[in-house]
Amino acid sequence: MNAEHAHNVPLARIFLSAAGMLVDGLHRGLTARGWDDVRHSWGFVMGRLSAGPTSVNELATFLGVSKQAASKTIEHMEAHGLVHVAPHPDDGRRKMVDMTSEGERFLRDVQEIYSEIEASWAEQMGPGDLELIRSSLVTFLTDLNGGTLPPPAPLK
Amino acid sequence: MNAEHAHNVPLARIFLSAAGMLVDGLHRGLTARGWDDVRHSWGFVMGRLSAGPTSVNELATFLGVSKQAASKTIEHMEAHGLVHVAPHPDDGRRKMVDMTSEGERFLRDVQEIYSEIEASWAEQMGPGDLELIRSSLVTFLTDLNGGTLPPPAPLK
DNA sequence: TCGATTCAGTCAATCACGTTGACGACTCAT
DNA sequence: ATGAGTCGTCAACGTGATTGACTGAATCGA
Repeated sequence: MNAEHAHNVPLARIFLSAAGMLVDGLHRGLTARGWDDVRHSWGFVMGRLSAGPTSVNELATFLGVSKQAASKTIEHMEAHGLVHVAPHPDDGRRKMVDMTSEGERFLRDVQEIYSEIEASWAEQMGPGDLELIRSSLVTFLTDLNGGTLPPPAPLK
Repeated sequence: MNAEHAHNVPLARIFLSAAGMLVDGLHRGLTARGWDDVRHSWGFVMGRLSAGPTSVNELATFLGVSKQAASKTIEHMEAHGLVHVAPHPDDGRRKMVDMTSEGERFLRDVQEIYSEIEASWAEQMGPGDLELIRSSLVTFLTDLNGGTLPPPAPLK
């Protein structure tokens, strides 16, 4: 007698549930591979860094948080050996963040785990459906946000 | 030169982006209607209460948090006049939480705002697509979780 | 019926993680 | 050169979660 019918569950709840399952699965996989004490934003940071080095500020807007918060995250990740911070060669104000080789290993693990989870989802949902969801949401959200995918939920 | 292509954006990021947009929209709508100082979990709590009164514990598992955390949320909402707490008639341990009339008004506003947002999303994505996303995700997640929709992202 | 156990909820301490505001270092246009 | 704007940090703080210890109520077995 579960009174929750598909048509009236708010999308926000659905998306948060789905994200929760995925992030949980990721962290289970990471601990299984020996990655301990991993914060949930690290995966997103590494994803961004895979496109090349960035400044603290860019990372902050990418994550949708203040630059102070981003700075702390970087500091934490650096202490764990995943990223490397160096002064920008031409602009003395900036610090450029990029991956260490340990970070690359971490990113590879994250991507593998996500691939496994998403593959099993695709299998159970019908493979076309999941890709439809992904592509239509990405294009819609990117469009809605003016060219870039909006940052992951601030959830104030 | 945005290197983010639809097919390789991890689902977790997409869902969190989407949820963020929705929750942001909700809170903008709420402040526009005079609801101030609203926490993001309140909407979910009211959604649950619309199915009838619940105990603190049930609410905790529904939200995916500890009962202490749920207790504080209830306390906060009660202070804002949205819910009413009464001892369970037959079981002296329990406290039953239900909506006040102010809470019903709040819930109505939440639902209206979500409806507006979702309607505009549906319009832009193609109305069938959004409903497909909703229903396939709900059934899939519910199934995956063993009969109930998993709680909204713990995001530890 | 009584004792042990389990269950609901709270109290207290703590932690994770974000915020704002003030600030110094640097860049850049004028 | 100077004044404005940008990048990142420091410090103080708030919110919302956690864990662990606890109280009181219910339940269950002998």
